[in-house]
Amino acid sequence: MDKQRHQVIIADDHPILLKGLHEFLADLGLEVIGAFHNGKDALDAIVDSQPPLAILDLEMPEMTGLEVAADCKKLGLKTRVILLTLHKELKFYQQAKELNISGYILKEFALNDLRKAIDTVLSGQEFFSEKLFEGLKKEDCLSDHSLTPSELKILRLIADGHSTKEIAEQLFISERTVDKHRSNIISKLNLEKKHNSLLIWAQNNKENLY
Amino acid sequence: MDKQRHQVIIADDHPILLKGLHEFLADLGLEVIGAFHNGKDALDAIVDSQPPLAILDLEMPEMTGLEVAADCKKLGLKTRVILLTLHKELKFYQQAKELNISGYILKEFALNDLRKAIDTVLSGQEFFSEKLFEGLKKEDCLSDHSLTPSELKILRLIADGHSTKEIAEQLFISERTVDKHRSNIISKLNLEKKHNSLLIWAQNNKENLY
DNA sequence: CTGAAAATAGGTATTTCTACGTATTGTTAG
DNA sequence: CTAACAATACGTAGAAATACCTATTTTCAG
Repeated sequence: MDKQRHQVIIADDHPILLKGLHEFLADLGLEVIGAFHNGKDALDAIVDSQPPLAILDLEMPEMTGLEVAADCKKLGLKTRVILLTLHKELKFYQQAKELNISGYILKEFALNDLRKAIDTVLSGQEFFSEKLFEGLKKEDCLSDHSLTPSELKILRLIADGHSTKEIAEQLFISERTVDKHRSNIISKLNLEKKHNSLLIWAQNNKENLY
Repeated sequence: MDKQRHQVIIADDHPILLKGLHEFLADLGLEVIGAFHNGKDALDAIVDSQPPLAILDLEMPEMTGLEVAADCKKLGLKTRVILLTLHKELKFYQQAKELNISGYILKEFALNDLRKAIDTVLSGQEFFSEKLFEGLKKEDCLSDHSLTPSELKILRLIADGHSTKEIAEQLFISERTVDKHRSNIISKLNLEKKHNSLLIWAQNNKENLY
């Protein structure tokens, strides 16, 4: 770790976690110039002080970590953002890649991983934990079934509780087409030949659909 | 806070949180004699040292906080257990009440709340945060609709993905009866008059059904 | 360019879910 | 006790989901 006193702003809505993070960063020799329990306050502080690094919880009241990062990018700040999260969900990861997120760490990771991430990001590189990707591959049941884009689109609408008719209207295609897609999806997912099995599956796996 | 050096064992699978908790307890003057990232190790340590207090995460690998508490009770240990959790779900709270859990705190609570909880529990009383109860009342959508026991039973089976026929067979009643119950449930819950609306509702609210 | 895969659309039939009735039997609180 | 409620059961009907077909048009890689 660089011995300079790098400044950092942190935010997490869980006080215990915020304290743990604060202490940990202090141990590493970083100077925590702000610790907040919501995204809005953190953003204000980041805009004021423009520190080289901000470590933010993904899920926070007022503003999420992603939203804060988006605003930082919009404002052209040089502050690098590492996101902390409980979830290794693909959708967040994809959103993160589109913004100026420099790192993405799961809260359950060892402190060592966090230290590595901070080193990497402060040196100007990106850090996306390998475990994060492993997890994605394993948890993304969709990748195994090679659903087509249309099938995936329809699956998401089913997960949102839409009926075949609604889906057809929304996508400007025939109900029969939707039927066919449903049928294909059921085959690919190897679902029971039972009523509503697709709906039930979609409802239970909606988190993995993005 | 009592100035005695009370001993305490802690466990949480999130390292940052574990560190935060450790530091916080140290600040309070407690002696943390063990910090673990899974329930099993924590239980072993509790059995060995029998401290007056253990603060455990509800969700951990190997053993959950509840399971550790259950074993402590089974072994007749005098160690009091405070559970930390992210979730204010009714079922966990109810389980907690049945065991020798002395406290139940949401992780998002202020450190002050945690301090109060520790004081209370170490003085021999129970601490279940008021906010926890508030949350329960509001989140428990079922209590508002006064579903009958049969209706609730059927609703749970629907949430488990069972069809009317399966439910009828399982409960030894006619399909028509199940139909009628479904109909009544839909009325009470004020659901849309749309196909599968009950199924979708049940799938999305299965956590609140116990 | 050509062939494979995907998306589109339709037909027919079955099963399931739901609505909206009625009606009988227990149970239980006032 | 009795009136209200819950649980039970049945009928009819329509909407929706699914299965199992065929068939055309697009798209895209080799």
